[in-house]
This record gives sequence, C-alpha cells and structure tokens, in this order.
Amino acid sequence: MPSSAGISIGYLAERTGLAVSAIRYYEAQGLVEPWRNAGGQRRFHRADIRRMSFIMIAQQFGFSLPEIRGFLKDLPGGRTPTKEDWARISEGFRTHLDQRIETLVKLRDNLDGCIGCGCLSLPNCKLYNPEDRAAQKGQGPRYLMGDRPEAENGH
Amino acid sequence: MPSSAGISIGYLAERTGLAVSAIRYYEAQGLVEPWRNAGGQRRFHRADIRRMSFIMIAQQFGFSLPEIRGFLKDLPGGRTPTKEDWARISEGFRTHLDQRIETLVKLRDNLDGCIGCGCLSLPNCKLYNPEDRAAQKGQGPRYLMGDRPEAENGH
DNA sequence: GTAATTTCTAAACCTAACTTGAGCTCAAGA
DNA sequence: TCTTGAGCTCAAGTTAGGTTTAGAAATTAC
Repeated sequence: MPSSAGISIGYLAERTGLAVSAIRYYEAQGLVEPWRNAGGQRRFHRADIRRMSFIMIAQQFGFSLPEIRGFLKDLPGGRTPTKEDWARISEGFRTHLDQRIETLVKLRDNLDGCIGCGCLSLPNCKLYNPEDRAAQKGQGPRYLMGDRPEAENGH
Repeated sequence: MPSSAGISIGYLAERTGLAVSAIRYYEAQGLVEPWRNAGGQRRFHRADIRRMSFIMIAQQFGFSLPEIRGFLKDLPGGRTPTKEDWARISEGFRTHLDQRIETLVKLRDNLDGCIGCGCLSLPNCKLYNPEDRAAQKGQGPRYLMGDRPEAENGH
C-alpha cells in the first residue's frame, strides 16, 4: 500500500512485475536509490515505477545494467527519464537494435549461401571463417570475438 | 602433430581455434568422444575438426550445447554431419534465426511507435506491457536477445 | 639422455543477473 | 496483544559456457 511518504518495495514489485529481490539487486547496482523509513525499510518514489520500467525496457534492447546506470546518470539531476529524455535515448536504442538485426540477417544470408554446401571445414565457407565469427557478439567463447585469425588451411 | 592414430587435443585446438580447455569441456558435455592412447592422452578423429566447426556454427545460431548434442546424436550412427545432414539441419537453424529476427523487428517497430510518447508507465505502451514481457522469459538470468530455448526451471 | 612442451585430472574461479535461505525485525489487522 | 506477513542483511546458490591453476605424467625435440 502506498503511503503518502513513499512506496514500499513490495508495492513497487507488484506494480512493475519485478521480484523484490531484483529491486534490491538493482539498488545494489546503483540503479535506484531508495531512502529508509524510521524502521529501516526502503521507501521509493512513485516515479521509481517508471524508472523500473525504463530499466526493463532497456534490458530488452540488450543493454547491461551498468550501461543502463549510465543512461540514468547522464540525465540532468539523475532523474527518471521524461518524455523528452526518452525520445533522445531511444535513438541510441534504435541504432543498437538496427545493428543487431543487421548482424542476424547477414548470418542468415550466409546460412542460405551455405545450405547443402557441406563445406564446414573449408576456409572459404563464410560461416566457418574466423573473421566472420569475430564479427558476432553475444555469449560464447571470447577468443572468437576478436582474437587470432591464424593460418587456416582447409584439409 | 597428427599421427596416423588420431590427432591430439592441441592439434585439434589449433585447427579449430578453440581452446584446449573448451574441447575438454565439450567432451564433458558429451559433444565429442575421443579415445585414449597408451599414455592416457586423448586422441581425436580428423573428422572431429569438422565436428567442432559444426558446434561453433550452431552456437552462432543461438543453440545451447545440449541442443547441439541433440543434433549430433540424432545423426544416424552418431557421425559428424555430412553434406546432406547439414542441409537438413540448417532448415532448423533457418527457422530459429527467422524467429529471432522477427522478434527484434517487432521490438524495433514498437520502439518506433513509442519514441517520444513518454508513455513508459502507461498500460497501453507495447514496450511496457507486461503481457509482452511475459512472452519472453520468466525468471532467472534473462537472456534478452531473442529467446534462449531450453533450461527453464521454476523457482 | 635430457630438456622442453604437451597433456592429464580435479577443483576452483569467472561473469551476469538474479534467487534462495537463515535468522531476525518491523508493521498492520483482529 | 498476538499473530501473521512483509522487510531486513548477508552469504551462498544458480545457469551457461567456459578458463585457470597446480602438480604430476607423457611425449616430443634436440
């Protein structure tokens, strides 16, 4: 229940769909700064509902929590994004998203070019080529992402 | 150096760009089954170079190691994919990829619709909508870019 | 025949984004 | 007032996909 002096962590969780533990984790990561009431319990601004939403949306776009913290800190006064802030920030999202889509489409095109070629071990296969592999981002071994191309010879 | 009786883990690593530790890890995950020489060292088939390449490519398409193990097991005789197998399997890749691209494009469209609307806290915002969020992943670490199939466990 | 390199195992460690548990306190309703 | 539920802290666990480390044994190079 929202009292006049800020909202509880449970209420914030209920309104955003986040787990209570996640909100506490976000606080630990510096994404939100609740104050404490007399009994030591966290109290949040109502605006933090929107702040949490912003975090969740930014996550959908693939931003890490540190990056999101950066967005939130860059806002004058460290406030939760307003309509204008949001418009500005979404340009960045858009670019990020476009890049990711482009990467996947390229990957798909390579796949189409390779279906049935059976060339997985050949140096001219674009899927196998380390240069192309280095271009991808995401989880996976780090040495695929920018390390040694090395002399590859098909066998 | 490849002897006539199979290749060493170091040579396999060199030929694929994988770390030796990664190959041992794949063995532990049941993705490859080397035998041992008299001294207890692993020996691999030459064909495992191709097998490793297959694993790396499948990873690029977002498949988890258990899924990839499934692909490799489904092959008659448990062999490394041939040209024909590869053609068959890539259909699955293609579908998976298409889905991921579609998801991202939808996200982008929603973003375009929302730029400047400042509606982050409103229930009719598609980016904010809990239904849409629920459509992706429940709890645990969220693998946000596209769905990561598999390994969904309750709390 | 040495020396150098590779490989072996097992366990610990790593990152990200959280969740779970233990043990305790605070707040609210009957 | 009692009781239940919500909240607190801190540490440890989880998942995926590995890497690092340490000490010993095998293999290769000279």
